[in-house]
Amino acid sequence: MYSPSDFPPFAVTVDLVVLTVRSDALCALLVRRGEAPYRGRWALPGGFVQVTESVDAAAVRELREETGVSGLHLEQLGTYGEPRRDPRMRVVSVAYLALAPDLPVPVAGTDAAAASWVPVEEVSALAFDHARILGDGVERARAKLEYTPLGTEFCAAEFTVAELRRVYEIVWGVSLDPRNFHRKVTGVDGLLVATGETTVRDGGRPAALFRRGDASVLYPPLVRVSGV
Amino acid sequence: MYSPSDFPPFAVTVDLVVLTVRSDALCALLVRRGEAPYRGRWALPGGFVQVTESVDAAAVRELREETGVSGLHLEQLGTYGEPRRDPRMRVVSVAYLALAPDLPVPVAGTDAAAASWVPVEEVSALAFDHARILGDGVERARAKLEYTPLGTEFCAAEFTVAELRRVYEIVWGVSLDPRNFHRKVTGVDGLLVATGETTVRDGGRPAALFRRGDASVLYPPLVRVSGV
DNA sequence: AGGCTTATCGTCAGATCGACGACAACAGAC
DNA sequence: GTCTGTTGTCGTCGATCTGACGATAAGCCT
Repeated sequence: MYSPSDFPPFAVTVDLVVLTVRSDALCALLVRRGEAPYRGRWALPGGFVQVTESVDAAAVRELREETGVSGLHLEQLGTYGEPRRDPRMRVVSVAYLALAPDLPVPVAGTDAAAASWVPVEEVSALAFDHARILGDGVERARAKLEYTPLGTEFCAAEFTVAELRRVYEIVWGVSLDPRNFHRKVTGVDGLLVATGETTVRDGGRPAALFRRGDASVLYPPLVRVSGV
Repeated sequence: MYSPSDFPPFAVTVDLVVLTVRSDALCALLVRRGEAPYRGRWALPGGFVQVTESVDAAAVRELREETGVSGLHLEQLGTYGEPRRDPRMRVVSVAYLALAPDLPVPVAGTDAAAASWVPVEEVSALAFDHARILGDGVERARAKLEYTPLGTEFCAAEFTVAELRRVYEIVWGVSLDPRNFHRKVTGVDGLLVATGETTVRDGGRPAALFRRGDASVLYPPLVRVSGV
C-alpha cells in the first residue's frame, strides 16, 4: 500500500497545555523560546516525539522535563496539522491537556529561556498556532468540569469543598452559592471521600477534608449557570 | 531549535470512523484491504496526509474518495501513535469521526478490495489498531448524543421525532419512552425546526417533519438512562 | 465575651423527570 | 363506512432536583 521511500516527510511534536489555579486566576504554563523561529516569544512547552516512544509517552516525558512533575492527569486535546504552522518544515503537533494543583514556579528547560505561569487572560502573541491550542485547552477544561471530576485535579491531594468550589469559580469565571455547591458536590456518588480530618487553613469554621473518589463521570453533573 | 535534517522520520495518516444507522443497527464503514500488511483484513478507510494539505483537509478528502459524500459532520477523535502500530514504519494516525444518514452501499476505493457497512457488534479482527479506534469512535458518538445535536446527523435532512428517537435507541441500545422523548426533544431550544409538513412514511398517524436547528449544545441534555 | 469568618444543614417554591393515560390521525381489512 | 391496528402528540401525577436563602455551627481575633 505504501513504502518508506514514498511517504511525505513529517515531523511530529507534542505541545502541552498545562493549567493550574493560582492567586485567583487560571494560569497556563508557558516557556519563552530561546531559539528561532519565534525566538523570544512565549510558547507552549513541548517537543519532538522520538522514534522509539509513543506519542502519549512523549507527552509524559516532555511534561516531566519541563515541569519536573509526573502523575498528572494528561489527555489528548487534538492534533494540529496545518501545512505552514511551522515556517521551517511540515510539523504535525499533538496537543495534550494537563491539570495541576498549585505547583512551585517551574524551572526553564534545556531549550527555553524562561518558564512561567501566566494567567490565561493575559496571554498574548504566542508562537506558532499556540494561542488557538491554548484556547481549545481552556475551553475543554471548562467543559469537562461539568461532568467529570477534573476539578479535583486542580486541588492538592486533600482539599475542602470550598477549595474545590473556588476552582470552579475561577475556571468558569462565575460565582457559585456555597450551600448549593456543597449539597451537590457531596451528593455526587464517588466524587469525594471524607478523610475524617478537618482544616482551618481557609479561616472560619473548620472544614472537612476530602480526597478524590473513584468516580469518572459526575452524575448528576454540575451545570454551568448559577446565580451570582 | 531543530532542523529538517535531524528530525525522526514519521508518516502521518488519517483514519475515518464513519458511522450510520441502518436496518436497526449501528454500522461502521469498513474497507477490505487489497495490499499488505493485513491484506484481506477489514480496516477503517483512510490514507496518507499529503504535504500540501492540512490534516483536517486530508480527512475530508479521504472521506469523499472512499464514500463519495461530503458535507458530513467530521470531528477529530484522537491521534494514535504507538511505535509499532504499523509493522513497516513509524506511522502516526489521526482518527476522525463522521456520522452519516443511511447512505447507498459504498463503492470500493482505489486501494481497497471492497467497502461495506458492517454492524459494529459484528466487527472483528480489524487491521492495525483499528478495533480500538472504532471502539473509541462509537463511545464518543454515544456520549455526544447526550449533549449535542449529533443524533440529527444520522437522519436525513427532514426527519420525524420518532426517527430521531430510533437513532438514540439504536446507538445507545436502549428503548426510550416515545412520549417523554417527544416532550424533551421538542423542548430543547434550537434543536428542531418544524417544516410544517407531515409524513406518513413510518405508518400510523402522520408525524411532523423537522429540520436540524442551529443549537450546538443540548440544554437540557438527553440523559442516557430511561425506563424500558 | 462579642464579633467576624467560613462551613454545613434545612426549608421552600418552582422546574424537571419518568411512568403512563388519553386521544388524534392515518392505513388497511372487511 | 366502520373497525382495528399503528403511530404521533398532549396531559397528568408524584417523585426528585434546583436555585434562593435562612439558620446555626465552630473556629479565630480582639
